[in-house]
Amino acid sequence: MTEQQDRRGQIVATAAEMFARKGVRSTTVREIGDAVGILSGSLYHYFASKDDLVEEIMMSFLDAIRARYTAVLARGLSPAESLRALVGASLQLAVQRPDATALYQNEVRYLREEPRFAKVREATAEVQDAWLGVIEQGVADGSFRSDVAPRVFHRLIRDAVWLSGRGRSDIDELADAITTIFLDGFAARS
Amino acid sequence: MTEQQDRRGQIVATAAEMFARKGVRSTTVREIGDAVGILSGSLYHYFASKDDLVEEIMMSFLDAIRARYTAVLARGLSPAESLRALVGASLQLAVQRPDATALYQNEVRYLREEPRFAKVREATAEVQDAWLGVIEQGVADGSFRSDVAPRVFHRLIRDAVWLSGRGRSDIDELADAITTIFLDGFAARS
DNA sequence: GTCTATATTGAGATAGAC
DNA sequence: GTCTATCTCAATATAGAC
Repeated sequence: MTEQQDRRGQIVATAAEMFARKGVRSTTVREIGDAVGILSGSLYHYFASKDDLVEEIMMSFLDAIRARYTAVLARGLSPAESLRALVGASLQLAVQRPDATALYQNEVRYLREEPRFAKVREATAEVQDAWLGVIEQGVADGSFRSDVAPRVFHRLIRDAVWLSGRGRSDIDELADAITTIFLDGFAARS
Repeated sequence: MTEQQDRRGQIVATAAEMFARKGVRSTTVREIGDAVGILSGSLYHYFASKDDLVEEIMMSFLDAIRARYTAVLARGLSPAESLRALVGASLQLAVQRPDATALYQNEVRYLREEPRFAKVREATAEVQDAWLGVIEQGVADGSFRSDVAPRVFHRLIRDAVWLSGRGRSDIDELADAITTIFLDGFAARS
């Protein structure tokens, strides 16, 4: 399944790994070609530009996030349960697709720079709204604190999820750690 | 003090702002020269290379962090109090020097890539040890949970501090939010 | 200390043969 | 579908006049 893939898929996978590790700008099309075993010019048989390659990787990742989040929200859980489910869904994805996850985390600036990535920005806004909706719901029904702004809490837990998910395999443990800390705190109970 | 600065200082400040906003690689020496009002070649009268400029910004920031953390640790507070003090000290710095803070956060990859930034890596390791020491102490004396690994907790709170500090002015409120959430959790008390 | 002018390198991308 | 060969542009950096 991961072996024997067609060349196009091989290019996408290789590029994703390199982009994640060294950054988009620091990864040249020549290096991608070398890693795949063809010359850089041949890449343009599959992709019209380096940016197209980046966008394809990002959008397939964002589509996967949106699908998972939609499924979570459709379950109609309580805010705390939804939050935990969003954390779990995100971490699963982070483990399944560590390259795209790192890319997503690292390249926000690069993606915001270029006006051509409007689709990516739009999708990230949707993803953010999923989190914010759940948080605001919890504040409204009294299960979450009202003395910490939802936007602030969202940023904290979002960064925690995507940053710590990278490269780990014990997702359940990590999902527990994050929900425990963010909901109950790190201080020992008295 | 910030007006009337000498040209060298002006270059450093301008470059820091641009590096923070657009990233190091995406900021050209020509753009820096333009922003300062001289030609790019003239920058080399002050700095031997673009990387030297980056390193100077980073190291002065890291030196400031180390000084603050050392002062915090010297006070001999309890782990929870020390943690709160580290959060506060970091956020103060993040507000005072938002550009260097963003640079520090965003360019870890760039800095790790280039072998010439060994000094930067060394300093960041020291900074990390300050956090880890406090956390481990708290776990050891029972004031912090032992079911979440110190390394994991460190990453979560470190990212929260540096990422959320950017560009804000209400540091005390934010320091409260972060210590509240990380120590007591976001869930409402029953 | 800043400019003019340019060297040098490296990048993304293309044309056309095979 | 891949290669050879090359274009074009942009970036860092340098040399030397003023």
